[in-house]
Amino acid sequence: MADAEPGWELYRSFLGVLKEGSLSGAARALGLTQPTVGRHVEALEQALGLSLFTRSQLGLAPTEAALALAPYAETLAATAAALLRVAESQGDGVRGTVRITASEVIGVEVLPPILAALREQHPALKIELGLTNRVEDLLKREADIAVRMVRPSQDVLWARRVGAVELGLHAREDYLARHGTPRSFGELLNGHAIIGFDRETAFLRGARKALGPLRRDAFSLRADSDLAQLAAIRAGYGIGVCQVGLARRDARLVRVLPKAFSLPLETWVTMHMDLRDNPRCRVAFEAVAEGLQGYIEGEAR
Amino acid sequence: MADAEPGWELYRSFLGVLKEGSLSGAARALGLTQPTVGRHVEALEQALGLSLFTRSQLGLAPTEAALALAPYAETLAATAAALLRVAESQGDGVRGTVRITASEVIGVEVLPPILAALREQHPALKIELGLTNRVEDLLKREADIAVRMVRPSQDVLWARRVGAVELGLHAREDYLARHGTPRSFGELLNGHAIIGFDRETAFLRGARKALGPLRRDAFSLRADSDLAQLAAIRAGYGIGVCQVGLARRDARLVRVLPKAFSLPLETWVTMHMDLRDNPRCRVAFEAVAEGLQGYIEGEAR
DNA sequence: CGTCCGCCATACAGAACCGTATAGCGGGTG
DNA sequence: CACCCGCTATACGGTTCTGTATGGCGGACG
Repeated sequence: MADAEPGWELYRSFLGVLKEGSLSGAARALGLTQPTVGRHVEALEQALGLSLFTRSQLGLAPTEAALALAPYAETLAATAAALLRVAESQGDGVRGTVRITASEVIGVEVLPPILAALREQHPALKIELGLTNRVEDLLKREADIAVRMVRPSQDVLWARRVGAVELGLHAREDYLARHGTPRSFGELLNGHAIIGFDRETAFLRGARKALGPLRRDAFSLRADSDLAQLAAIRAGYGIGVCQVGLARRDARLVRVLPKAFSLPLETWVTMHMDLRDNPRCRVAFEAVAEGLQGYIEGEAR
Repeated sequence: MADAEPGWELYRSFLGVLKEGSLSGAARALGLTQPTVGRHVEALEQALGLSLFTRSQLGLAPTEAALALAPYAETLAATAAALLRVAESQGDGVRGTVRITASEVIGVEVLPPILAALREQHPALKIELGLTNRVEDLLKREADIAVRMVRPSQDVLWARRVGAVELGLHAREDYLARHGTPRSFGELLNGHAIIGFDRETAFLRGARKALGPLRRDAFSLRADSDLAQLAAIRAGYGIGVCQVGLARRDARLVRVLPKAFSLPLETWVTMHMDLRDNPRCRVAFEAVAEGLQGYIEGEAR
């Protein structure tokens, strides 16, 4: 009933409970104590005139209202974090923290040397890597720079195309020596150990026609982690899809059916317009864009 | 130096000082006291390791760093306000507050009857009107619904074109009776009292060629407020630009040089995608869109 | 079926915070 | 030039909030 605007602190505790699922967990994550977080949630419920959680001994379950408010609380947290990054980068020169988001494979296999060189050049620069296939939202400031496989359509975003990463079927040569090299999709599907995804993602639904006969039930090893798939290919488990440029680095890996299966992924490096004049972001953007371009051109050699 | 994350409350005080220009002013605006706000700012400076304001007896001037952080603090405030609106709208039916932004003329001359009808139909709905020619940022949640004269290019925004508002030159008939009706731009510029803008805005720069010879030095009355220009036309001051639909409502107003000067403005009603399923926003969106469409079609009759 | 672990709720002491009151300074005004 | 107004900075008392400690409950495990 009392609708005095709730303190912004309460939102932080609210988000913590939402993410951790319990007062105790949120308290640990936030560096507070369980009674304090409980009081915060209670105060927020009071101020909003809403019930946010259904209490129980094994945690708090969010109500529908709490779920409706969740995205806003997340935006608050992301914005506060972005503010801190900007604050940290104040002062002369390239300094502070830049947060980069990319897919797991790019982040693990491609970015490290690029970032290492970047750091050599700018020792005061700190880097945060968010590796997820979910596209973190640059508009929500969840990251400063994103490596994406889709062309960004937001005009407040600044993007540079760095080329197309090619995906292809690969296997280790000793696997092929044991089981033969398939010369057609028919041979591939007949008796070969195929490595593929488990659950369908939005990306996969979009690429379904490009995948051809590579459907879920044809897979001998199913993993949602692209890294796990790559590791399985490298371990000689069987035949799977990975970036051509990565396979080239491992002399034991051989490409299979290169003409029948090739999936080029347009790749973009993206940044919020507002950060264009921020030294740390500009420098990191250039480094990542040029590094990826080098990787892709090397891949295509 | 101590980089424990600052409390989110501090950002609110920081933004208050930034907007009010003094500790005392911010304290009044926030419902706190001057020493408290002072302590908040001090604590924030401590936590960020930055100097945010240069103190003086006649207020606090923001440093460069403070200005860099300002947009983020504003996003925080806008998001918190949006969260409150969503919280208020929880529960069954169309309830809560919807924030609409539009130009001053639209907001004063066109929207009121539309909103009145909307309120009759949904008594539990409250409406916030933000009237500014500056485009409030829907991405930053500064408003739920926006009436704009530019096609939105963000694909997270949901937009509906409601037609084109036509701008034309108008004057009161008794003014024309006294001074004659110009039959060409030449006659218009020669001795007539022309009402126009004072400082150039982004919109005017874009429309410069459409405005033809209507430049700043030709104006007898300069006002940046479109409402003031409209009032001047209605008062019989002279000849100025206003919406054709508005002029039709006043029998004493006559259009001048209709063939030589006509500026159609594409008009869009826009909303964030996320709010599409929110009853209060959906209802208000429909009402505003249909109301404006009715206005524009009536104007063109 | 008893034990253990993690969770929420409550009571109480201490710390942190806020508001009130006051002093000091600078600019505008008659 | 004296007065007034608004601002910041500082000291002090009271309130609020936080943390610690404890009790009670439910599920997991042997």
